[in-house]
Amino acid sequence: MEEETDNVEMGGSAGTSSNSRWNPTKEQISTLESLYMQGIRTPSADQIQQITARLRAYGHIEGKNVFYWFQNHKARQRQKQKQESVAYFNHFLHRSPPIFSTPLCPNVICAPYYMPQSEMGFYPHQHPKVLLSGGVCRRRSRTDDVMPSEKPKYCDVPPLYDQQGIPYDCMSNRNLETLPLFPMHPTGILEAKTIDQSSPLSSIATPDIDEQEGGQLGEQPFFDFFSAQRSS
Amino acid sequence: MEEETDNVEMGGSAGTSSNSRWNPTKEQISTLESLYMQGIRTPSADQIQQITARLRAYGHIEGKNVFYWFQNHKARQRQKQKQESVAYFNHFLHRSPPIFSTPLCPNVICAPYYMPQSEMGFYPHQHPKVLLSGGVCRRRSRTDDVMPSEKPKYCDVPPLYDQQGIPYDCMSNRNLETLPLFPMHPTGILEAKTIDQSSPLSSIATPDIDEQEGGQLGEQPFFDFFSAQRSS
DNA sequence: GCAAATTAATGATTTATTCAAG
DNA sequence: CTTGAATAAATCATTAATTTGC
Repeated sequence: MEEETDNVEMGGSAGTSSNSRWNPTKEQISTLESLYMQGIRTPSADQIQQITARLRAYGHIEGKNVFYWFQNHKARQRQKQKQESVAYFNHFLHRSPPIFSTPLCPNVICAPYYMPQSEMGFYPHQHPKVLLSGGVCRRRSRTDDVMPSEKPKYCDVPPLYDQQGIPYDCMSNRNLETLPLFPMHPTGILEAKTIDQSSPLSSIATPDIDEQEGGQLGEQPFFDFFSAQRSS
Repeated sequence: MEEETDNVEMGGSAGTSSNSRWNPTKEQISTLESLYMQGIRTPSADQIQQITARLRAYGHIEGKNVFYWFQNHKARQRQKQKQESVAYFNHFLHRSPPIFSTPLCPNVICAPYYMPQSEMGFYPHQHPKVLLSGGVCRRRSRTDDVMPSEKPKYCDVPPLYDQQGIPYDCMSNRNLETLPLFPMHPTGILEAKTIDQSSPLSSIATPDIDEQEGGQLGEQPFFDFFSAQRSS
């Protein structure tokens, strides 16, 4: 694989033109992996900001890259484990060939090597999953946290759209910006966009940790991210 | 459902405390439905901004609300159709009872009433889907949307995090109590655990984050293996 | 050795599910 | 029981690895 010769610079999309997708540098990746190992799975908006800021030292990077990275890494790690555990079982219970190698009933529609599919505890080392008396397996109800639980919802994840002033590259020919949805005004490309909450920056503070799934402490109420004024 | 007296003011979450979830006003909903009918399904970031701005006239609303609305509406509209078409088939081909009502082979593991599941045209009234010569069914390549398509990629969707300088700290009762992700100084909170694969950065100190998924990260699960530094 | 042709990874989006407020 | 919100799973698409023919 990649030989990594030195480079501490050319790495990600930073060095290059900037177009196209983010290409993480080695440092960025190792930092992210380190955080992942420390337990971070679904970083809150604040965490993402911090991480992003930190990683920016190694090359161009945006919050969404961090977000996606965790999203993908978590999912792929999970599937890797799942498949590994399947292999494990396979090897254990039978011989090497795949389970159900011979269909018992050839004319019936079966899911191929079907494995719990969605959930139903199949991540041996993962959460035990709460097993209800009826045998039903319920997944961690989002609010019930592993810890005593302090905040009902750590809810981070506000999706995209908002991007206030996000510069997203988009160097792409953007001029025409979406046609007028509400052609009331002559057009002008609307300049409203003033949302901008203007935070004094005041430090990156709020490092909060993380949370999530099993997490715990995520305090983050609910705020809507970028939206200007949050309410309450 | 909600009775909504005419309000043009108290409507959504605007009037109320502001806390909790967005509660669209009648005007907002009809506008959204109208847009949906016009073909909008996954509005771009710009479109969301515009729509949001427009709907703001009827009450508090944020970009994410618009985003989620389209997400949910699209999904639910689709499932409604799907189930309708299933009913249609059912009624047509056989009698009324559900398909596969009697398992042909009781001892075999079958996917329950498995329906195309992922894709393969099953939304009769939706887009026709481009049918390639080979009979392969390609789904709307993400770029081609409802409209004639003007942009190769309107690249909207940047997820949350971005929020550049957003100051949400706000009134949250707790002033940042979240600990730093990248503590510069020893926090005292758990010092061991320095997994830190010695990547170049080293500086990051290991905050303790959490863990989650399995609940306890105390013991590193398992992936530990592959994750560290892969390759290279 | 090197560049076109393949294949493996993985960044970015979209769709499906789930949870819970009202 | 409807539906706003959030997360997970499935996909798509682009980049880096590898392989292959010369």
